[in-house]
Amino acid sequence: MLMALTPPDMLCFALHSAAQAVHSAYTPLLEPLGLTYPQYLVLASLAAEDGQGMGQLGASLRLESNTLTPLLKRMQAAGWLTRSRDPADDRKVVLRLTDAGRTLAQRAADVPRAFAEKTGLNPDQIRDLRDVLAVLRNRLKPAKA
Amino acid sequence: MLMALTPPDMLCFALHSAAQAVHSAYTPLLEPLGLTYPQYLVLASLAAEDGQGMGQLGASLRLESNTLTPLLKRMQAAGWLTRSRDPADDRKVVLRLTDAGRTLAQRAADVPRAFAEKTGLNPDQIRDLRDVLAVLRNRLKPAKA
DNA sequence: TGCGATTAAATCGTATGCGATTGACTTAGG
DNA sequence: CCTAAGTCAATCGCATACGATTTAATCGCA
Repeated sequence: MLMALTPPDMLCFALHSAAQAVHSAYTPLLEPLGLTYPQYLVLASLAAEDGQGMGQLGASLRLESNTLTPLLKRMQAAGWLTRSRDPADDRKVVLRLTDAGRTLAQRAADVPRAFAEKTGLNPDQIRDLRDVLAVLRNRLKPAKA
Repeated sequence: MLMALTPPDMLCFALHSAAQAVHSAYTPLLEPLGLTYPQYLVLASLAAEDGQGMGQLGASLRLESNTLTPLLKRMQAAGWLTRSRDPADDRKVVLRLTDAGRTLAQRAADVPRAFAEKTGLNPDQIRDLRDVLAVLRNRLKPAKA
């Protein structure tokens, strides 16, 4: 009879464990800045486009309000961003980097390059892998409206 | 000046979000069995090799005792496995599936195939992606002794 | 043999993630 | 204009993850 797959043979586990390895490779780069990995993603997203709404940010980072709300509150408490209600629609929360947040984003700007170096992959390989993973992700879990 | 990368352009985010998408694709397959995804990995590992020590299991799943201990206690409480000390070395915990655990593992045996179908990838693509990710993981975070 | 170094697991604290629910606000339709 | 339906963020509960520390047991080596 056929042996069932064990985790090391499974694609799901390869993805799961690779994601954790990436996380642990980022940690020493971000910890000196006082950032966690998801916080870094938020910072990078807002640095590129400030004044995003929580819904928009959540859609691009694929996070729900139950994850984002406490995460953003911690970043607000750290003084990196402000959370305010949209005057035109009081349900929506608008996020803006503070000066400290923008400064931090600049200090973190080199992190992806440092990470790319750790992977040992060349830019083409990185781009290809990224695109394959994005296709897989979108197939498994389409982005929201 | 060069625009800093935003999350959708980053390999790390592609990996992070793809892993979460995989997790969410597994959930509806495992939830009817009462299993979480990491619990499923433990079950699959023990089904292939029963009587593993916690250290060995942690090395193959890349999890530390601080994660495994409560996870295994929950599985023990569910009646799927037993945790006992190694008579030859009282520091080590030995894990064994119960009959209920083995039955559950059989019921879960088809889950990877159902997942593979969801990905829309063919077996070769799955194998290639898995191997690339394993290389990346091992480069970023070498397995323990 | 005996004690310091090492190892294994457990514990503690913090930060995600997500399902389900709640509450406040806005919109749509009559 | 006014209510029913929809939307958005917040809250609650639970389950990972992991750094740091603690405790218990074993090993190494003089």
